[in-house]
Amino acid sequence: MDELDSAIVRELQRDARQSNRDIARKVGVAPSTCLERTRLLRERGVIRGYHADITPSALNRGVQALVSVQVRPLSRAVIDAFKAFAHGLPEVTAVFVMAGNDDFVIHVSAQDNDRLHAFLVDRLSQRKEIVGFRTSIIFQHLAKHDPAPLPGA
Amino acid sequence: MDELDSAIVRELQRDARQSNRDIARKVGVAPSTCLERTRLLRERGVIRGYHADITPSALNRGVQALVSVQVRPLSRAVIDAFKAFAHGLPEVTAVFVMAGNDDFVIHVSAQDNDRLHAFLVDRLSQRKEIVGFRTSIIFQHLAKHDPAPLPGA
DNA sequence: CCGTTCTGCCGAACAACATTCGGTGCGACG
DNA sequence: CGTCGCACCGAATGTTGTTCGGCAGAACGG
Repeated sequence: MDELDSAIVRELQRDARQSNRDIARKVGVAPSTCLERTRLLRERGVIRGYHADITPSALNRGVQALVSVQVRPLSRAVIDAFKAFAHGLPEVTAVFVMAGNDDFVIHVSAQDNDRLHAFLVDRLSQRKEIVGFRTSIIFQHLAKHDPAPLPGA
Repeated sequence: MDELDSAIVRELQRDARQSNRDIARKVGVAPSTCLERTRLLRERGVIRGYHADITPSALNRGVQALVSVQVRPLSRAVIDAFKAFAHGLPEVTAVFVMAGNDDFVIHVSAQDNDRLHAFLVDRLSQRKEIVGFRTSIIFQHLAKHDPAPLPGA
């Protein structure tokens, strides 16, 4: 993970669909070198994939929420089972396993408030390991797909 | 946004770096048609960009947290200012503007616990509009970059 | 200090690709 | 029934991905 790798990663974070030749030119190496580096980054697991960022409303997901969930008992079996369950639900776009008061935070998106409510009541609250959950609506979601490097790194 | 558009979007969510020809073959149209559709999806803002998904530890971001923040007064000026401030910090990878008890939830990632703590104390808590915040460490973060379509959609 | 080995990079070659554009079929509309 | 407009197609062309042989410099050992 030298400076060249970082530069390639940065470019691919910024725009994953630009040509390998463009990236090579920007980072200052031959296209063949850049391609080999990228292949190795993928192989090493540094690059996990390339994904299009889609407007949620275009996917009929105009309403989003964060749901804090507490489960009991706090055993590995229960945690893994709930994690897998949540991750498998189509309305769920992310699962955070947490330390602190809440055991999970689930990022959920639905077509409208009615369907969000139905999801919470019909799917989530069915699970017997849940001893409590709190839902907070998301007004706005600003994601940083191209984060600036950390100061002291 | 017909069935063909959805299929193209699905493919680009799954793998944004596959060739236009491959996508065209999978969705069953000519490459030129597929390219034109993709161009329009971008132009309409449905596709917001293409980004590489990078392992956080490779970016020196091994520790992640969700920080719930309350600010006062709850005016547009204060909310917009804090939102811009948070979004500009390099440790911040996402900002959620919320309804409910918390006004913001901030997704933060740092190199280690020390730097996370330093960030919270030196950067975040400096802001005078903050009247309270609560930090929860993230043990695990499962994101779904290729969500299954919603049932009733 | 020299020879060997190894590693990473380069540039050329070729197959695959993106992109453009004129043509065509089909449904809508008058 | 004729005409218009729209979406798609396929061929053409310049560009790109990908492979591979070779080369230079570092690392190592004698």
